[in-house]
Formats: sequence, C-alpha cells, structure tokens
Amino acid sequence: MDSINIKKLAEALNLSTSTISRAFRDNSDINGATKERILTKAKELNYQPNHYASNLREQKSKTIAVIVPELANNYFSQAIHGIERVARENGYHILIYVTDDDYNKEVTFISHLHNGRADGIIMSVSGEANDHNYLNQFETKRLPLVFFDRIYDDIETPRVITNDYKSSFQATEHLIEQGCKRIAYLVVNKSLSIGKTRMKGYLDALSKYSIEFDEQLIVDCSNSYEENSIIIKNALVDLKPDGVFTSVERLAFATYYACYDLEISIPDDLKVISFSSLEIAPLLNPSLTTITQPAVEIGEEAARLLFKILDHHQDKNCFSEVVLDSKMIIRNSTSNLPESGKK
Amino acid sequence: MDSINIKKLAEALNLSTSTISRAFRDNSDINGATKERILTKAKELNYQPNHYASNLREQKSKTIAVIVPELANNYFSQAIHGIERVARENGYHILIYVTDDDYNKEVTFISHLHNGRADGIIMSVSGEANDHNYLNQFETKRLPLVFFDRIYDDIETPRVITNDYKSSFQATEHLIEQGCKRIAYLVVNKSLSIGKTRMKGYLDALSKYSIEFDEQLIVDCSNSYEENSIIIKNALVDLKPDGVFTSVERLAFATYYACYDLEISIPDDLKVISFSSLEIAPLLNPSLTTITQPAVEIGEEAARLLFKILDHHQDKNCFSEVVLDSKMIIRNSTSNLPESGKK
DNA sequence: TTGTATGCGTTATCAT
DNA sequence: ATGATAACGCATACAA
Repeated sequence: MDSINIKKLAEALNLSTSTISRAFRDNSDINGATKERILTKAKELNYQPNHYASNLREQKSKTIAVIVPELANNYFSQAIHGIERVARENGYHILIYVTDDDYNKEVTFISHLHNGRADGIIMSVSGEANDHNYLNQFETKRLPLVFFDRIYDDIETPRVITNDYKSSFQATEHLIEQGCKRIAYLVVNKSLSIGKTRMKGYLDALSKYSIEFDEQLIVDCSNSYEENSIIIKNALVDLKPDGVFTSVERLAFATYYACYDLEISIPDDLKVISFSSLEIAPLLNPSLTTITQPAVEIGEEAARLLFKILDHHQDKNCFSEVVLDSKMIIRNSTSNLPESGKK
Repeated sequence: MDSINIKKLAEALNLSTSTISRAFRDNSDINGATKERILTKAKELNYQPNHYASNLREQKSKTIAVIVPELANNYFSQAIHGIERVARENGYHILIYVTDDDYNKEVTFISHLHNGRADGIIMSVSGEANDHNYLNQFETKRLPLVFFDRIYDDIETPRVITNDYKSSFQATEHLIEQGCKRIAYLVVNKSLSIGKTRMKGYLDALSKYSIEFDEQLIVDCSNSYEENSIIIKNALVDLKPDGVFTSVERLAFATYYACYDLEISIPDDLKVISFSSLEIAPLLNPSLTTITQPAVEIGEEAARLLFKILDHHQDKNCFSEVVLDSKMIIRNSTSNLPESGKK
C-alpha cells in the first residue's frame, strides 16, 4: 500500500510519530514551529489521521446514528436537517437509518449499532405496538439515546416532544368553533402513543363542548396509500363527517384526494385540519389548516440533549423531557373567509 | 473497562481469539459445532466484533457518504431513500452531509472523508461556479465517487442523470402548444450545468417554433426565499410573461405565491411548469404540471454504480453515465381543461 | 480444525 | 519539547 500514514509522515520529517500525533491535537505540548512544519507537510502529502485507528484508540467514533420511520416526509427531513447542523457544529457525523415503519428493522439497526459504530442514537420510534424492552437488554452498556416525536413511554431516556395533547385539543376546538358537529379523527395506529395522545385531545375537546363521541368517527388507517384511499372514501360516504382532524400529514393528503374524487367540497361540506410540516400548505387547494411542529428545532434540540450526555453533563438514563410548542395556522380548509390575494 | 471483547469471549469459551474471529466470518474453516457454541455465547454476552477494529484491520469501512445540497427537498430526500435501501441491502451504512449549497462545505466534507471514514461517496454537487479541480488533487487515492443529478462535467467519474435537455425542450414545447408566446425561464444559477442544460432545451424549443428569444426572460434567482419573491414579482410585472418554466421546484412555489399576491390567475394569465418531485402536485391550487424525475431510482442507480466500483467490477475513473427518463405530467397549471373530479 | 503471533494506524504514558 | 513503546480489538499468515 502506498498510502500515507503517520509513520511515513514522521519519516519524511525526521520526527517521531508521537510528535506528529501531537501536532493534530490541541492540548499537547509541542513547539509552534514544528507544529507548523508538520501541518504544512501533512497538507502537502495529503495526510489525515486515520479515523478508524483514532477511534479504536480513543474508544469513540464522533458519530451519531439517526433512526427514523421514513424519509419522504417533511417533518423528518427537516428534523434531520436540524440534527445534522448541530452535529456538524460539534464535529460529529451522522449516520441515517430508515425503518420504513418496520419494527424489526429498528431492532436490527439498534443492536448493530452497539459495536462502536456510533457514540449515540437519536430515534423516532417505529414499534410502539411491539416489545420495546429490547432496549433494556443492553443494561448499562446501552448507547446514549434520545427520542424525538415518536417515543417509548416506558424507556428511561431523554426525549424531545411537542405538546400534542394541547394542539389536538386546540385543533378539534377550532373545528367545533367553525360549526362542525361530526368530526372524524384519522389516525395511523391509535394504540401508538402519538396517536393516543392526539386522540385524547380530540376526545376532551368534544367533551368540553358536549358533543357526543361516536366511536366510528375514529378512523384507523394504514401505511398503504391504496388502502387508505379506500378506508377514507368509505368513511366519508358512510359516516358523513363535517370535519376531519388527521394525526399525520399524509392522511390529510389522502382526504383531499378522496374529496376530489367524491366531489366533496372543502371547506363547505367538510373542514380539514392536520398535523403537518408542509411548507407549501398555503398552496394547496384549498390551503390547508395545519398544526405545524417546529421540526428543525426539534432535531436541533434532540442533538443538543444527546451531546449533553456525551459530554457527561448528564446521565444517559435520566428522564429529561423537552417540550416545544406547535403552532396552529388557520387557512381555507377550515374557514370560508376570503383569503387575501386569493382569486 | 468492563465491556466485552473478543479476548474475553475467547476466555469464557476456552478458545483462542482467532477461532472466535472465524466464527464471525463466513469463509473461514471452522467446526460447525464450535461456531454454533461461539455464536450462542456471543449473543448471551452481547458481543459484536468492534467495527473500528475490524475496519482498521481490513482497511475498509462498509460505509458510504452521501453529500447533497439540501435535505428539505423532495427530490433529495427521495434519492437518499433509494441510496439507503440499496446500501443496506449490500450491508453498507450511509453517512449524510448537507452542504446548504455551500461550496466550501463540500470541499471540507470531501477532504475529511479521505481518512478512511467512508469507502465511497455519492454526491450531488454544490459548487459548479467554483473550482472543482480539488477533486483531482487526491490523484489515484481519490475515493470512488458517483455523481447524481448535479454533476461536474470535467471530473471523470460515473454519474446518474436524467435527460434534462429533452425534458426541458418538451416542457417549453408544451407551453408553446398551450398558446404561450412569452415564456420566462426561472433558474437558480444559469451557469451551473443543470441550469445550463435545461436552458438549452428551452432555447431550442423556442427556436423550433420561431419564437424570438428575449434575454430578459431568463430570470436568475437566488437561494433566498425573500429575494426570490421580489425577483419573481418584478419579473412578472415588468416582463409580463404568459408562461413560466422553472428549473427547480421551489421557484414554482415562489411563482405561485407571487401570483396569489399579484392576483395573476394560473393558468388563465400565466401557465406554469416545473421540474419537481412533489408527490402532492395534484393538490396544489391549481394542480401543478411537472417534469418529474425518478428520484428514488436515481438514488438506487447511483448506489449500484458505486458498488460496481467497490466490488472491483469497474474502474473508478471511468466515465460511465446512466441516463434515466423524467416524465412530464400535465395538470391544471398549464391547461384549462376541466380536471376529472375537480370541483 | 484450532492456536500463535503480528500488524493495521493511532494515541497515551513514560522517559529523556 | 520530543522520542520510544505499549495498547486499542480484531483478522490473517503460518504453525501445529
């Protein structure tokens, strides 16, 4: 192998490898001039300390793993963007893993990460319906882990979430104030914490306004686009709701498509509000009223929490929780007011 | 340190470390029974071969780096999804780097990757206006590199692109057929290859239909949302185009916003077509006519090209080029035909 | 089939 | 301020 390494650089400069090594760390005792000389020569010969050797020696990787259910989702890509930024500022790299909402992949990823590849993990979980005790099997050796958005309630680890209960209450209340009497709640898996919390807000808002709860109006959807299309169309036809609150963005899109097909007018016949991080919600037909989570900040905050642990400023098993605020933005899908500039 | 390693596992089983090591590689001579015994005990003690030690020893990382200009863009998140899938199937992991369209970050990322952290790179470039010869300075030691979508023409390395020229010609032709006489071309940086190629298709289509080319109608936009808003509004007011062809998705969104504000009706007063991977283009107001690139496949193909090199099936400096087809999908932003199911 | 010994490229300790 | 050396955890050539 003719590639450069610390030894060759040392020979080329007539120095020892220790001195070379010192030139690359900040704290070490080294003569300014020699350091300069080394760095110059290093650049010339294109030398960089080998990452794997350093990590082996130092027992850390300066890498964090990010595990998300999906990537083609504005919320997650924005969150990752936030994570990436903070990680880079801290000199860390990020590995990305996509579970496609498959619990088994999540387990595989996590366990394969426990071989030194990453120093910590930031995850939005996929397997709430399954056994998440697998995370405890690592015991004290479990990697530092931070949850964001979709979490496991029973795992003791820091988390970044938004106030989903409050937002859902507010969303439902908004529909009621707009005159809705039969409000459907569309959810992907109502047993998951995120769907559950959001549903509770929905239920409590109904109750506050003494609107009778009709269990049928909780519509449990799937991850398949085709299935959802059928489920939602049936729900709209059979249940005749006058308002829809969707727990995830893509169910709102599916509702729009269904309404186009069924010639149901939004917002006249049906008002729609959704959790969504879509930046072009104002461009939809009609513009979509959203509960928007601060996705980028959530990512940044999750990364910061992780670094607190990695820098030993915090125990990795603490239950610290950061709650950020979502924002309801009212647009035409729930309101008949003429929009400014709208033709 | 009380963590498990190959030595402790060997002691626990009364075997040598080499035998343990062999149990974890497929090719080695090892007794089936002992292998079984080792694997069982390994699982029990939660042992996995240390990634950094293995990589140091084997001089490869089973990791590929993906560098993109931005993440909050449907095209790139879909492409990454494709890359991730193929990488995982091949037992590789992916590192993500976002340049925010900053050439300097790109250079930094690339040079820092040449320390063994990654075995290869898949990149959509950010710095066409700058010197990209930095990639050649690594000479024979340059990491295997595959470009996708935004490429450097003068770097000899495999690439995956779409037929931008043809698509742009087609897009412009479509506008002309819809009756447009003054077609503006919105581009982020017309000197970049992607903007240039797309512009050439535009120009040639104009020429085919003997439409005089007005240089003012090439509108050079920026990366700033606010600046673009002003630039585009001015262009619409001053130049009075009747058609707009935008080279990237977000310029189409900006055009929509501008039209809302200026009360310009799409498609009556202005027809709009854009390169875009937006899955909900049909939901826009009006639904957006797009040239849609097969983003996921582009990512997959790029990953496959890279693996061809990594598996030594192909030289890393070859100029192989994979061209995939984009698809024009006509919707309401360029047509007045009543849309099925549209109320 | 299994064990022994060496080195991958670094950095920390200790000595000079 | 600099150098010699051991160790990080593993995989391979070679020996048995």
